[in-house]
Amino acid sequence: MTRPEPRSAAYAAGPPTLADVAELAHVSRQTVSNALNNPDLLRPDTLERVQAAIAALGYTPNRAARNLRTRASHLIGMRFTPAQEGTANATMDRFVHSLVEASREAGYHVLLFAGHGGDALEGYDDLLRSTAVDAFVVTDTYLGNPQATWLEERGAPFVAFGRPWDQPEATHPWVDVDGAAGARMATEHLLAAGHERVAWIGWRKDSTIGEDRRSGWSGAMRDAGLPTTGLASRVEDTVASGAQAAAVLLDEARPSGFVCASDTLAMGVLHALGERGLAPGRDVAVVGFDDSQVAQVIPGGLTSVRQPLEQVAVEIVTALSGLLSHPPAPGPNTLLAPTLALRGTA
Amino acid sequence: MTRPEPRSAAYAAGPPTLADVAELAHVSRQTVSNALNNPDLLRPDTLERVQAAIAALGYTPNRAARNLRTRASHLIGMRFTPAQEGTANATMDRFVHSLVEASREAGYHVLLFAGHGGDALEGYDDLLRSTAVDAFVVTDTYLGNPQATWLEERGAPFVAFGRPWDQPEATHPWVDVDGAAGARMATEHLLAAGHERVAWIGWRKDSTIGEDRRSGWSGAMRDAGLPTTGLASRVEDTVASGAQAAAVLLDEARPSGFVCASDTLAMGVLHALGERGLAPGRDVAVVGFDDSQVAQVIPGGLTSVRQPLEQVAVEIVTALSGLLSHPPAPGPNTLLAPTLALRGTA
DNA sequence: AGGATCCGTTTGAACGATCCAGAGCCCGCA
DNA sequence: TGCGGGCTCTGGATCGTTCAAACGGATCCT
Repeated sequence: MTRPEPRSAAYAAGPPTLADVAELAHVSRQTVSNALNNPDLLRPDTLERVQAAIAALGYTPNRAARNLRTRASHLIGMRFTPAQEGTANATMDRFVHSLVEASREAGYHVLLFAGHGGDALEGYDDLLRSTAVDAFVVTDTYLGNPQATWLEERGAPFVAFGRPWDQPEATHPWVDVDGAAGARMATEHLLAAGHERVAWIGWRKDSTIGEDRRSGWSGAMRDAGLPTTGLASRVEDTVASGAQAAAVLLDEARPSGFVCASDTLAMGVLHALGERGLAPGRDVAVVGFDDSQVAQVIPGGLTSVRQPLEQVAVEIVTALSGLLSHPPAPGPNTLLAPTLALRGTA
Repeated sequence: MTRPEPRSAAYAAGPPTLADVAELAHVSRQTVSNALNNPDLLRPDTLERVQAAIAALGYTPNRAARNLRTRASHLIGMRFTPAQEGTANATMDRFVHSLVEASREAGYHVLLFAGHGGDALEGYDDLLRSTAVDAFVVTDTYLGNPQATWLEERGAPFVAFGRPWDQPEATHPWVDVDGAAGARMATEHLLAAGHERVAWIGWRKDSTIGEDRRSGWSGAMRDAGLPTTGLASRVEDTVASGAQAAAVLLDEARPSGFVCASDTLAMGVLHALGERGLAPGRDVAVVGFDDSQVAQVIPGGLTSVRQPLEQVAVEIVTALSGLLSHPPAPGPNTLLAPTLALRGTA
């Protein structure tokens, strides 16, 4: 008698265990385990008997026990950073949902954690060492943040949403959206509509993402043989900054269209236009970036570059599954093309 | 020799375990466990020695093992439903962040799962039976959805964000925001500014939340001795519906102010005003509900009722901690008061 | 002196799953 | 008949932690 009698199902105190199923199906525990994880190892009639027992008891494997034994949690960790108040940055909401959905299909769940103020690495470290998650999705890779480097040094599996701009030595997998292509698409859309003086309002020079998007605008202008001098402005990502930059550009460069690095900045442009009695879309064209709710619901709508976040999530989960398989199979990094959501302002 | 030698730290294959710490500190495993979970059981000098060993090895308890033994995961499950495209509903983002933060302080993490289309209960069931989460936060309690009833029947611990309007028999804990008080605050703000004909645009009658908010408006009007007849409209929660309702009201009831059940509807009102050349805030006042990003960034800004989501999250986690403690200590249900974010439209 | 009580610590078992080695069986082939 | 080999299935060990009970020693009480 090395093991106590499995509880009879009728008097089961807690949820049924694998041993209960085994007893009911007259097989060993291992056979039940195989029925779940390697069904083709069983003879068809045994499999059927086990499955019937599983159904009869309403058995579901205990996650903790499985995690302990397999040293895996089937959880993907992600730091959740909410949109800043007063901006139109709205990628999180859609992306998180897509990630949850894509993870589910791959047998994973998403665990969120907080930045905890100062030390951004603390959350990662805790989860990693307590083996609470199998891998991470790192979303805030802008501005040479240390997460990627740190995780890579530790050998932690992760996939980044965003290219490692500032770390040419980085070799971790990533998925990104081609911001330059998005800005180019927006610019070319305006050029095709007859605009010749298309201005750019983007972020400060230390934002590599901002510079990438800007290059899409300048490239499109150059390819069309149009000048860019005096038509660009680099400011902080706030509505007020966008409005101010637009005001200056309108005075000094007289653009007939604006392409912006964010919907927040585009809202600033709309503000500046409103103050001068200019009608967006008719007098001056405006294109934003991110296709936020703001772009979708303002009267007339704001034309905006839309990131394919659903696809991004799918690619990220695919890459993660590769990383976590045995042996690890790192896939290629993918760069996805955004689309243009056409609305009233362009 | 009942147990194999703990791995020497120098040759440790994986992360250090409790046994490694015990060996280094010359105590038993249980003592290390106590040092972590019940430090006051140890003699100060022993505690110090164990803590030194923990620090020296960089030990963190293995979550899976702890979860298995304690039958708890320290995870809180929540179904993540993204904002609908084309609306200004933006509560999720802020709420999730607050929940993650509040959970962290209580020693919990947040696990997200998806609705998985048709069967909303499936996600709950899986997580519950596999003991993947300790409890749930149920956010979408509108319209008599079955989750609450279902979870209650199963004895699953959960706290709802939202009162069980349609289930008077429900006894589960909940936290909610007083929508009626919010609408009343908005209405009284307009009345104080001299408006006498304040209209309401809300949701269809089957939305109990909508009816609650509406009662705040009608109550404030009644208390001020003002008529409400012909001043209210109930429509779907879309910008177009809001615009159409506003147009009808402007023609037939000539209100000088609008209080809306959502920012989405308020954007519809702004749209209708724009088409008639009326200036929001100067000619006609408008107040929205939820203080979305849209309210924050549109030119001039939209005055809106703001839900104290940070507080809601804290209260929810407090309630959950109570539910999960031994013995369970259900706290009182809490109803929080919203605030009014004053901006250009009122 | 002897017993009860307390404190700090140790010991063995348990949580519920999977890994691993091997046993039993049936088949074919020599 | 004997033997190797594939196919199923079994039993014991194991993952790393906490629970429950027991332990030795000091103190207190009668």
